[in-house]
Amino acid sequence: MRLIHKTLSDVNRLRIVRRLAQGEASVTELIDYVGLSQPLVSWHLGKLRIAGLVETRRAGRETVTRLIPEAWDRFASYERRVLGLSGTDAPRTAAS
Amino acid sequence: MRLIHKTLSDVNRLRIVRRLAQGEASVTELIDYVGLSQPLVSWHLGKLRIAGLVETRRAGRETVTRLIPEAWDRFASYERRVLGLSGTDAPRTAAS
DNA sequence: TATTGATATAAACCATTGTTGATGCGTCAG
DNA sequence: CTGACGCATCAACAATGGTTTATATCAATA
Repeated sequence: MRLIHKTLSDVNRLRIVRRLAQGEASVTELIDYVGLSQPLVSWHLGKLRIAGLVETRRAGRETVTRLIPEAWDRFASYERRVLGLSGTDAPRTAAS
Repeated sequence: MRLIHKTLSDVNRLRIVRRLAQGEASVTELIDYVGLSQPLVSWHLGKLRIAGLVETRRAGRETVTRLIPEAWDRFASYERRVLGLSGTDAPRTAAS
């Protein structure tokens, strides 16, 4: 899980994710959206891929990327479980 | 929010948080738990404090740290909202 | 097949950040 | 007041990670 936090700790990667959150996109589209160089976007996508947060599909000459719902779900429930992130309940502040 | 991810992107800090998730603790207790040097634990706690994830109370000679529930709640709902993290629902994979 | 468009990979560089060791400061016991 | 305990801060160093530039790959098209 630390890998996920680590991956999401970069501004540009977060912007890419926010874009992907509203639908899959090609690398070129992401470049236009975030205004970064092509190699840089490609590099960030690599990081997101390694973290298992996105997956890639080949469509003609372009590579389309999209978020992997299950991964985000697992991440969310991990945080609720281990870190005690609420959602609705909140144990945490234990007695001495 | 990126600051929070950034703060949680370190292994040792995550271990500290997991310990705090089951109840507040003094710096010494945390040192024993994570097995790091005193200055290092102190430094990591500083980071967590700056991120607004924990707060500190003085008890005699020692400093007791605990998680701030509200901060974690805000963090959780941000992720659900902006990143589309489920919890139950899952939009994301939008139509073209 | 040669060419162009779309993306990935590699090397070199620079900026951040984690780690350590030394030191300073507040608090309690003698 | 003095010494010991608990913790924070600072300077120096090491490691990690993001950025750029150049180059390679792969698919479509002429």
